[in-house]
Amino acid sequence: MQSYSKRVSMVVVKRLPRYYQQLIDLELNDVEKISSQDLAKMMGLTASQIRQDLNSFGAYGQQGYGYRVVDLKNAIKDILGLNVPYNCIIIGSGNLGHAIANYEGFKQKGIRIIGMFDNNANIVGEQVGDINVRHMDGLEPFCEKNHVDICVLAVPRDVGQKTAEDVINLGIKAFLNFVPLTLSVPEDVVVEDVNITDSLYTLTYLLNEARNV
Amino acid sequence: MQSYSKRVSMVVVKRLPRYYQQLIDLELNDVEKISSQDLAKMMGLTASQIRQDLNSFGAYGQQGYGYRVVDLKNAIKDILGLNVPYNCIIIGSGNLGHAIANYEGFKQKGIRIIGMFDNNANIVGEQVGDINVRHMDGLEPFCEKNHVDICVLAVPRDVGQKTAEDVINLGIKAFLNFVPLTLSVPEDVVVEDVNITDSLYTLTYLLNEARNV
DNA sequence: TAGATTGTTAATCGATTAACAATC
DNA sequence: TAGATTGTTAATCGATTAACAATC
Repeated sequence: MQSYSKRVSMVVVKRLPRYYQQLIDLELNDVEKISSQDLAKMMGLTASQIRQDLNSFGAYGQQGYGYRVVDLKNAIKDILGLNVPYNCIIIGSGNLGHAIANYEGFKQKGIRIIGMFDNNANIVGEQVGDINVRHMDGLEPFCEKNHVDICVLAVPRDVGQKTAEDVINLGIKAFLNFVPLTLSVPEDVVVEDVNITDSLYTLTYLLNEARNV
Repeated sequence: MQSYSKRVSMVVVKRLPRYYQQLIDLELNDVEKISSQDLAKMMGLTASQIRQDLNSFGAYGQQGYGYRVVDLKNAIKDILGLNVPYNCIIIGSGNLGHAIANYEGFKQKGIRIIGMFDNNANIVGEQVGDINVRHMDGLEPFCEKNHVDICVLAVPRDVGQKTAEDVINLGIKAFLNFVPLTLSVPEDVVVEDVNITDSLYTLTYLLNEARNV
């Protein structure tokens, strides 16, 4: 449908999950309609920006009325691809891997953690929710038996690139990457980085800037 | 010194930790000098961009030569405020809190986790490294006895805003926020968000976009 | 000195904001 | 219908890229 439309810029894409979350909250609070004006105020954006963002995907509002919260929420859910389920594996089952496996809300949103892997014999065999942590040796057969959409990568830095390459060779094309490392991957593989160290350094910068004003 | 210079844009600030990390790696590999050209190639940026970014803070290179890796690394370390130590507390000592407490590299970088707090009686008293998890009731006296720079917030969503407000009332002005929630805070408080859910949704978007090309 | 590469200014590109006609 | 607010075009602002003089 919109496969031949012009590519949406990354800065807009990064705002979509925020819109989605905000609309979920509005729905929970029984808000039926919202104007770009009011939504902008809530989110620290401008009304223009919101209308521009949404219109890069289609027209979801009604002139003179605003946006129906439920409809807009569902539209964005669809844009984000959250109407289909995703099978995820977690590689690296330390505290971070555990935290993600236990993340509330993933399950309901169609994010299914179907496997956890680790090299550490002390962790292998551990039960996390209804998942059994497997040894990395079992990754290949697992991926042959199960369709895996997304790999959450939470391994130590020194094995990050190598592990990613192994996973890519098994046909997985999407990474949520917690390793503080810029993975080099083929063009058709998508990577979203969560870099806690970088975020902390950004914070120390901002803290110092604030202190020096 | 540069307190009256024009404010550096957020997009540049967000690149600084990446420069820093890259320069650390180069130093570890005994690389002594680097040109903006080569650094750009490594990081997926342009040489112009790098020179512009760096020059918003000062002139760190030598014409005809490039940048001395060690000097530039130290300059950026200083810009990021990493030459002074920071006292951090972690509020919410679930898996995510544990993961952060155990994060390698924080200690050497001057990020000192000096306290962990939780409301859950099952967790209070637990030992994480050399830190004892305290009950939230102990937060106020702790903050009176210890100077705390940064609060890592890793509590459940429904108590996120309230907890942040309590922490702000104790005088803490910087948050590394893992709660999937836009905290509303006074102007002089800085917040850096790490939103894993948002990152995952961005990934599903990109994955679908890639599949539909 | 000649070659290389920065620091910096000017040109271009893209994102945000403003404005308003369309229309619910 | 009148009022409100979208969808969309045009204007502005900011970030990136290009170009080149300065200089190591």
